[in-house]
This record gives sequence, C-alpha cells and structure tokens, in this order.
Amino acid sequence: MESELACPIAPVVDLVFSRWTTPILWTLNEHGRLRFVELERRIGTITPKVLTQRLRQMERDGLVTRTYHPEVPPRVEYEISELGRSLAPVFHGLAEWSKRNLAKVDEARSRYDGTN
Amino acid sequence: MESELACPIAPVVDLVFSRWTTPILWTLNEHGRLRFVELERRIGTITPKVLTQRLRQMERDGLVTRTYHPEVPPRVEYEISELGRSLAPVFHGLAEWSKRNLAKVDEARSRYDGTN
DNA sequence: ATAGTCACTTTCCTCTAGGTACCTGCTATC
DNA sequence: GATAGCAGGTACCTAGAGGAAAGTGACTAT
Repeated sequence: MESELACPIAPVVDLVFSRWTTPILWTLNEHGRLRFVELERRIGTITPKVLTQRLRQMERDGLVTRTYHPEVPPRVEYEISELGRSLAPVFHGLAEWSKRNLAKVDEARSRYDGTN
Repeated sequence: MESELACPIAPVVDLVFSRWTTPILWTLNEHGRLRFVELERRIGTITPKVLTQRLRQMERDGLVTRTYHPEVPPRVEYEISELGRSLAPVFHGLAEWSKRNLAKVDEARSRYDGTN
C-alpha cells in the first residue's frame, strides 16, 4: 500500500507477512486441505470475521484455493495453492534463522535493558 | 505480541517484518553506515518520529548498531549489525520469489476480479 | 420444540500505530 | 538577526485494522 522505493521486497512483504497470513499459510501447508472451522480451531485466537477476510484476500492473490460444496450443512475446503507452496523455502529459511538467532535477540534485549 | 501457537515463525515475523523494518534494514545493508537524515531521505516517506522509534527498537533487538559522536552539530551513525546481516539470505530468497512469482499474483488477481 | 452444525455476515466498538506540526540546543552561514 | 542543519523529542489527532457478539438459513439430531 506504500511506495517504499528504497526496498524491492516491500510488495512481497505486504503480500506474505501481513497479519494472520503466515499462521494461515503455515497451517494449510502442514495439514493439507481444511474446512473453515478446522482452520479456525487450529489457529485458536482468530475470529471468523477476520479469518474470512484473510482467506478471501489470499484466494484473490492466488495463494489459497477455496472449494465450495453445496451440501447441507455447507462444506468449504481451503487448500494451499502451488504458488503458496512455492513459499516453503522462504518459510523454511525463516524457521532456520529463528532456531539459530532468536536467542541472540533475547540477549541483545537484555543487554539493552540493562538486565544482564 | 500474539501467541499464534500454530505458527513457529510468528516471533521472527513480528521481529523482522513489522512496519518499516524491512526498508530500513535493506537500506542499511545496501549503503553501509548512514546518518539519521541520510536514512530518512533514502526511505523518502518515513517521518522522523517513526524512524527514531523503529531504529531504537531494532537497536534493542540487536539488528542495528547506533554510534553517537558528541560533536556539534551532533553526528549519529547507524549500521546493520552482524545479526542483521545474517538475514541477508532470507531477504535474497524473498527477492528471488518476488522476481519469479509476483506476476502470477497479479494474474491471479485479474482472474479473481473478472478483469481478464 | 429445542439445540446444534457450518460458513459465514453484520454491526458496533476499541485501540493504537502512525501522521502532522511544532519544539530543542548548538553552530555555521547568508 | 534570520535562517538552515542536525538528531531527535513532544503533544495532539485520526483512520482504519481488528476484536466481540449476535444473527442467518437450511437442515439434522435429540
């Protein structure tokens, strides 16, 4: 939504790392196709309104596919798309960095706060 | 700031991809040590208040180092730390993904909007 | 007859990140 | 003596994201 000329990855950051998209994508990547309530329950703290919003947006962006089954009660299944799955290496890289360096961040914070 | 139990990379996303941190980190990585106003001008649309906030936060997290020179006029230099630099592969991965797949996102959006 | 399921939608409300605008102390420059 | 530059700090304000709670419609199970 911003120009941010200085940073070429700004658009993809907006796309992939805006609020709730990572938990949704991660969950969908781990558990395959899931129904709305399953997704809701796995993520735990998200409200249905926001979950719908995010899913619509991600469907529009082609990261997620939505399959509607006109039954009663209705059944809707969400699945990560091929495009969404192509983000896996990036996510994996982040997980690795996290494992290696998150402790250092905590140390840095303690040092900065003088609580060492 | 959230639990988000379902997603192990949530903490690092909060850390690295919160607003303005990517442009700042990117700029600092490209141009080496920079003074406050140089950073401000390169990023272009950021306000001094927010830039200060973000820089303090990133200094606390150990991603950036701040060097104060008690001269007149005062000179302060910001530099990306080793920890910050260790994010380079992740950023590179994102840039690559961007180059390869951002067009697909646009296509998906056009398809979704019916403007094809 | 009542309650429950699913996949949302709608309304209302709060909260805070971030923007605007102005201030500081010190100096060099016009 | 007025202005500009540096590196911010401070007070105020607003838009908009996101949460809470209730409703919907069609059906089933108890």
